[in-house]
Amino acid sequence: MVNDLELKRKKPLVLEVRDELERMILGGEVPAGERLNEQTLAALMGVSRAPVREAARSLEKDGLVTTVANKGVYVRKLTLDDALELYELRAMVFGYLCARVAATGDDQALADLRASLTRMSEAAEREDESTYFTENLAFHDKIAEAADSRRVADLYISLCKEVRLMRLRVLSGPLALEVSNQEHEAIVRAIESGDIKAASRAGSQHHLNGKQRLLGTYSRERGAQT
Amino acid sequence: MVNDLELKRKKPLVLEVRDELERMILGGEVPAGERLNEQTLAALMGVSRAPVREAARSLEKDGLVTTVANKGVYVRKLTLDDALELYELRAMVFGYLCARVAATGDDQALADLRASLTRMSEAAEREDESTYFTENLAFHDKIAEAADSRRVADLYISLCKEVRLMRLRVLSGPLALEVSNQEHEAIVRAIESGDIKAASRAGSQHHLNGKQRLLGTYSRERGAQT
DNA sequence: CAACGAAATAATGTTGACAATCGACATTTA
DNA sequence: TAAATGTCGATTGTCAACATTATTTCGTTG
Repeated sequence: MVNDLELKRKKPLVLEVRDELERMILGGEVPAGERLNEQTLAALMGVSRAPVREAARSLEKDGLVTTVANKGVYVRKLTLDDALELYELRAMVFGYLCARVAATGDDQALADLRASLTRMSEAAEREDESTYFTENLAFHDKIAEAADSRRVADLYISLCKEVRLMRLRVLSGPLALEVSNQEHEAIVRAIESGDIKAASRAGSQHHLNGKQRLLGTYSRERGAQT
Repeated sequence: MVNDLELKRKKPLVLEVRDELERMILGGEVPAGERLNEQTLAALMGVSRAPVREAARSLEKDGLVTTVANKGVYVRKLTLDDALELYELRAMVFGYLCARVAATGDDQALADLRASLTRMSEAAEREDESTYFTENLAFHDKIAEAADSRRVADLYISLCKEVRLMRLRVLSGPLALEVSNQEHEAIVRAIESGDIKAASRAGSQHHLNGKQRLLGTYSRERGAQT
């Protein structure tokens, strides 16, 4: 009973289309820089062009596509510099969110974070990168929600999606998972202790480290190629 | 001569509508929380509902309105807490932008900033709040552009518009203008000297001070009322 | 008289058709 | 031959009509 999305839909149509497009983009089915043809997509999903247009505008809000007047919408293509900036911006915003959770977080949210931490730890143990990847996203979302700041949380989630446009796996290998989760551990500890500054630092540092890992990946690739 | 926008328009229609709506909202013609009726606005501007809808989505992207499914779009209403968060977020982002300008800014941009600074100083001298207000917006925009980071600049400009939703004049009285411009001076000096950390601090502090001024305004009002 | 419910109303959501615009290719001309 | 111009095809932009959803109103009923 998950989706009879043709027959009887409960969600607004534009959301269905939006989610489908987002899945196609983040899943890599449509390459970066590709143009999204409105009526082709409309025909493909069996709806009119209007919902497709609206969905595209929604995706533009999240930075996944860019619109050019009278030409169409294109899947956003990120340069390395773009990605590095996104990492820094994300670091700032995430630091802010962690600080807020440390200042105001309730026990239920903290318990959820702990549980998520455990699941990631287990996944890292099993070297189950797929599960770790999913749980990692959920962990960061939880913090965003727990910060009780809709506006900033939405921004952060949006930034995370943008980064995923690059489709690179900086988290690979058992060691990377372990290191990443140690940073998560540090974040939760700082939050639990109510140390606002430490939480901000830990959250910020987590993404700054990710930036370094990204740089490392690239220089390694360049080194291997040349 | 207000609108020949029927006969010859050079800009895309949706942009005309967007700018008009933005003007109405930021100008306070439509109160916060008010619902924007699509066909009323469409009739008012002599266009169809489609451009109005798109314009509304564009405004949503900038956080000026919120859309509720099957109910319509509403002018965003900011609580004091929302505004305070926006000030902090803006402080972070602006600090980042200032740091980037300090690191990479070209001479032309710096000269423009200096010129803007002079104009604000003169406006402050004349106690011309209106001119100062306009030039102040331009000054911040210049820094955003000079940072050479489209994504973050857009975010910052968007945040500034959001703050203007509150329609409060924290900058009033000759002293306030003077103090504000001293902070601008500090920012430009830090940028000119190429001191990245100082530029970040000065830019960030500028908006954090604004936050304090906002708090002062509110507590004063509360004090006067009670 | 209050409360519930159904019809009427008004708004947004969706659709298909038409118009405006852009890029590419063909045609003309110097 | 090459530059400029005109035409064509494809795609987005815009429009008016229809469908669906939410709200309001009013009548019925306990």
